[in-house]
Amino acid sequence: MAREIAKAYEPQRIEPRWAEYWAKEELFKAHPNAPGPVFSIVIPPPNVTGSLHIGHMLEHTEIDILTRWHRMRGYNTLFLPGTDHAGISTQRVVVKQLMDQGIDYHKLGREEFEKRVWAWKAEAGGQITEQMKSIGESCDWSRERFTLSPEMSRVVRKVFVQLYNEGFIYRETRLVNWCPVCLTVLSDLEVNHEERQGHLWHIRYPVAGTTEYLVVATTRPETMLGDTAVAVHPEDERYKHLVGKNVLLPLMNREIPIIADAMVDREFGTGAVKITPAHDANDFEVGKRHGLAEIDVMTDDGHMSKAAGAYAGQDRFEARKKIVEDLKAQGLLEKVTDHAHAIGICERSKTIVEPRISTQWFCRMKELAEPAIKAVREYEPGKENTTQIVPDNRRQEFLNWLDNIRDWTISRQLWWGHRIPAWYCGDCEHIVVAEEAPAKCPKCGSKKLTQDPDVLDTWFSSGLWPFSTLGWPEDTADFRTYYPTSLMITGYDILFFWVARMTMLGIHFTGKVPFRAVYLHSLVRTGSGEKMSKSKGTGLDPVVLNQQYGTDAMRFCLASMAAPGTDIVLSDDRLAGARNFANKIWNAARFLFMNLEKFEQGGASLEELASPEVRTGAPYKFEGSVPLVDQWLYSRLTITIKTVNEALKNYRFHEAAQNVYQFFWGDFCDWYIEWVKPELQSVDRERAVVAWKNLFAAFNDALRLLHPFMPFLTEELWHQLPQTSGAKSISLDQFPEPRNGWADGRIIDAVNIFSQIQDVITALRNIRAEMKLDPKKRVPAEFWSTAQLVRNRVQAESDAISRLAFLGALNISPRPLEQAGGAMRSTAEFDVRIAYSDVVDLEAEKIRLKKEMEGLRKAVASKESQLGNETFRSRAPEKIIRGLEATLAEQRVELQKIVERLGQL
RNA sequence: GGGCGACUAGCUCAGUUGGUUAGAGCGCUCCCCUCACACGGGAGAGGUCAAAGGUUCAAGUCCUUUGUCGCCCACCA
Repeated sequence: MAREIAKAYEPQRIEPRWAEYWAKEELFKAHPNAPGPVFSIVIPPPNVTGSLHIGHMLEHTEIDILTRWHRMRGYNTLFLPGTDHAGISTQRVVVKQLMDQGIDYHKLGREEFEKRVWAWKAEAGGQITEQMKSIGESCDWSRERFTLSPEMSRVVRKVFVQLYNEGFIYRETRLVNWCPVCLTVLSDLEVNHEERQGHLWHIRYPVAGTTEYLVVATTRPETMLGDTAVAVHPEDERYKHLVGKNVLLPLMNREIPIIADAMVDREFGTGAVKITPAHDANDFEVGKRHGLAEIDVMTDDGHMSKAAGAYAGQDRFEARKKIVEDLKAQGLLEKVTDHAHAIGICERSKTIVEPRISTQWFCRMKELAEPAIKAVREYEPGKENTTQIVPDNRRQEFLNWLDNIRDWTISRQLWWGHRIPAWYCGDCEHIVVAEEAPAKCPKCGSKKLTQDPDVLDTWFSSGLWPFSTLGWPEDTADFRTYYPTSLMITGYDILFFWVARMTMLGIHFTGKVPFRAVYLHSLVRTGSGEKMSKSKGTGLDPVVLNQQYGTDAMRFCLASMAAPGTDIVLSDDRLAGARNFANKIWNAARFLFMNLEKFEQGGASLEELASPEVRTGAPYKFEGSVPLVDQWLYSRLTITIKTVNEALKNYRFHEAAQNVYQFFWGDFCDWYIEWVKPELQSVDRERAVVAWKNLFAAFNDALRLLHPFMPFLTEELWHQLPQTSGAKSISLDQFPEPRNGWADGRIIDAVNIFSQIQDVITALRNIRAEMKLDPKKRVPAEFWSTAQLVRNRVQAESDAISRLAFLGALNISPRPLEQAGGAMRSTAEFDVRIAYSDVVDLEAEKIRLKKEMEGLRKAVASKESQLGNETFRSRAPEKIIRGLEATLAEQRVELQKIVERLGQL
């Protein structure tokens, strides 16, 4: 069995094959009736027109790690993929594209436009899913969903109609957030508030029939054209005499009343407020209270309307300038002051949002929020129908938002989306809300019905995602088995947009929480701390990085930094580190294969290695006992497996990844492989077989342990090793289990004893390095310890010690030989010395020892004083006191040794 | 205006319920291309845990204040 293996890991050569294999073989197809506990997760559907960005990469890596981990542990696993039609974003993209071709989408007409978007979807919509396949996400592609498919549409209509009939959904005219670029209403969440440096213009309004002025202050002078009153506080002495009189609205020459309203803040500005009910939320309320007219002075695209008189047709900001100039010319501008204030910005177009009066569809939320609040607030592990939110501070945010929830504006003036299932009768003005288009008006029988032109907010359909994708409202096997889903992993930036809505709608329609847990992952930031963004050019393209470093390296890198609650800063250094790790694994495998060949040439059968025992048993014994190094490695493996399981359970990806890294590189490669090398070559056949079996079994475990993090590399190597599981893929093989036969005490002993041997070797290497000995020069060394047990251990491992510390001979004794000089190292339990006095730099040695002595003196002194403290002795736990005493005793011995040594020098 | 988070080695970050001399990766210094790997091996240096108080036998860890930075929410013209 000759193996051709490249010296360095080349992910580009490995990945495409397995990506294709996984997607084609339907290895990850879910079977609702399969045995085992259930793990189900639906993907946060990325925008259908989008491409994979770094945030997806992190999110999908986390999802895929947990999915593969559960699958390998025997769970009935579903990872459902899909995409979102993303109303505004997609429409904007296509509109812009048409514009570039010189086409005005309005002229195209709705039907044709929709066709164009579907065509664009057909062309570009596959990109992100193709990318997901190419990076090997272990989804069930047979269950892929799209939020605007006919099936999803039926669900949306059913939900809308029910909410309408239940009185949650209603239609109303009120002041809404309007984007003059997107030409649609926006929900509160789609408006971001930004602090901007603006001005406060103080304008004189002449009081009718007097020579007096009433000065009002405003940040948006252009809205004055729509003023229908000026308000002052009812108890404001300055203005009491004016209430009931009129002012003459400058520029418009219209008389408007001076009214009194308690909403006015006497301290702010001049204490007199212009009231523009059609353009300000507060004013709208005041207008309602006082029965004022609402004059809309703007058009839907941000220009001044006919109602703006002479300013009609001007852009809103042009008009502002012009109005200020005109006021100034007329001597009506008293002053202008600087004023910082928050303004609403459209999340998509980044333009300034206009408050505007409009008739829209809304959804009453208060009542829907209550069960969601309960489900999250009352979460306890294992408690039915509650949802855990991780990290915990997000849970507080979530609850605060729901506690103060306001009605949701669900209609959008777009063409791309779920059309609102409401029809208006042309004869009697009756509104019909129904799942299917009605033939005639149920009230007057008229056939002149027209459907509402608007569509629903994108988040309305994605809010149904966890159950609409599983076949609801039908009682499907998928729905029964996989709902509620086990987990939702998404970004905290859509906690309110999406997670909150899913929770509310899920509970309302299915009676159950849509997911048992929500893990809100970090954002990936640039080196300077900004959120990575393609539009700003600060984003890293994961596709490019995957090419450059390998998908496994990218995944591992992200995982090793993905801690709950902290954002991630990705760097080339870090990615290179992960790539190096992949290379390390690859080369460890090369080493194994090389030896495997020798092993086979020696006449051994693969069956010997591929026995089931390899997969599940304790390490193989040699001459009736397990070698120390094997005991140690399997102990470390067991500890690592336990730690990884615990870490992944708590979304501590970084901890899991770092432990795996440390085990594989630090323990398995640096120590174990180096240690067993000679045994693998041993002429003693039994010895070689045992060494090989243990090496193989440990490596096999390590591969499976690594697989959720680095699927490609591990799949490739797994297929090259003799296998016994019969699985078609490592991803369907078992995740390694802690070896239960090993009591904790035994594991601790193995680790402690071995680490003492490691200390001996490190001490000897340290001496060599400091003495600048030729690395190829074998030198004699001396080891002494008063403890028989320690001497025996070192004696037992003296071959390995000599080899790894490059010794010529190792003399083990209870006390030092009189005549030997050279450099030495001491611990409380043993001393080692390399007798090579001619190259010892005595001064350097003295400095090192003095430094060490200082450190120890401090440590000893602080422990002595602490142990001498009666309060400490009476209050501290026994365990702590014992530990302290033991360490103190050791340090005293070490200190003593150093003092003596210094005396000799 | 409310609320939240961060501040630990030159850099990027771990450090779960307070407990013995605070860790990792990268970078840095020295040695080594030893037949798996120079994307490597070995040995090191490097931190008064942002500042000041407090609680405690014991504080990187808990409390208060301050500073710097970041985020979320919010209809004061």
